[in-house]
Amino acid sequence: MGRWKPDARARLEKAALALYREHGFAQTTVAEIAERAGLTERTFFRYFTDKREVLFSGAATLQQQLVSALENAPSSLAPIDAVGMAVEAAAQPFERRRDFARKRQAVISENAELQERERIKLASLASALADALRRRGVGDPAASLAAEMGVTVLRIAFERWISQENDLGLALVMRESLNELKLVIAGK
Amino acid sequence: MGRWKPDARARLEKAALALYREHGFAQTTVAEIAERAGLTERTFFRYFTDKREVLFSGAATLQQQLVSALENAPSSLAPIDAVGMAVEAAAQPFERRRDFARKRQAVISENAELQERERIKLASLASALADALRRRGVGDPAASLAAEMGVTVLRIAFERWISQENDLGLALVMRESLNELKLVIAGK
DNA sequence: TGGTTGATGTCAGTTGCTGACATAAAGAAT
DNA sequence: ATTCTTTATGTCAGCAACTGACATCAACCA
Repeated sequence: MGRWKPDARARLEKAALALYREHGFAQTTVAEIAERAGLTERTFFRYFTDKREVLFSGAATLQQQLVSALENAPSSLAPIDAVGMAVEAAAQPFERRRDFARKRQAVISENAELQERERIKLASLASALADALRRRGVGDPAASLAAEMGVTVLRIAFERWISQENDLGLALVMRESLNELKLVIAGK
Repeated sequence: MGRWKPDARARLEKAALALYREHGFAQTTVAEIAERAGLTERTFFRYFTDKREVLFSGAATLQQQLVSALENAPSSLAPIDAVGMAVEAAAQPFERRRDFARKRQAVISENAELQERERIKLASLASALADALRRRGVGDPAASLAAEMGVTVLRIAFERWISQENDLGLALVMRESLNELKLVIAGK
């Protein structure tokens, strides 16, 4: 038995998402989140650098998975297809959590500050992917461009997956989106 | 003769950029900006919604130019090439202001909050471009994808243009970047 | 002449966020 | 068993971003 209830971080995340959904992001104060989690405001800021970050703890994991999937892709693949593989592989942990993803995304889509944070996380993803591509010997600006394409596909596929009613898997939507992208760029 | 010195907005922008360059974004207070511009903090917030926005007043103009260039592109063009044309056309007002662009971009690249704001402005650009493409009869997700490609090219070309020493025009760098993108997506 | 308008100022208040220091239980060292 | 150290949390004071309400006053208008 610890001195404190366990999993402070998870409690803060849960309380925050709940309150953001109940009253909106702007109307929720950090003090309220902390109180619901049985902690103080100061402790919140020890776990999260700011009020937005509490919704983005998954980003680091996603980034690691993307990068390691890319590192494991066959070196024979063209950059864009290696990225495609990585993006598909990284979809897997989401497949069972569409409900959570929907709730979270609904909050984000109603607040500009949260969208800013989401975009910068995606930019960081792209930058990590570009680095991984360069380690595969891909030059510039091809590495940046392929990485950006991957992240764009990831984001747009994620949106489609969340908003659809049927049960198409995220990985499948990712693959289809990348194919559509290829068609668009080919000038079709 | 007005009651106040003219061009309060421009004075605030100039003071802000200067101070951000001198002391950094985070270390500059809005009160300092306002003081240098001969105004009060409250007035700053009447012109700009927040401390970041003062660096992004050009975004709206750029968006209008991009959209109208896209609207004027020949309807025979494939979506991606119409977007390419628009992006090249929108480069023109920058060609003579590389020095200003560099100073501004140096400030942005040193601060995460400013990068967030920049990303969301680019997202808004993409969304406006996608709308314009839909008005041209382009379906989804092709419209979103082509728009995102355009903005990616715009951003990466802008970076390259700013960091290079020689005098290649921005429009030219844009065109080259789009061509590289086409190669990458084609799997080369 | 007097009323209205519009850009600015004044002021008080909330909230995000930070630094410095305090506390107390768990576990390690003696 | 006692003391020491570590660590997660709490307390408190303070700055700065941002907002709402109201005041001012030159310029313009009827």
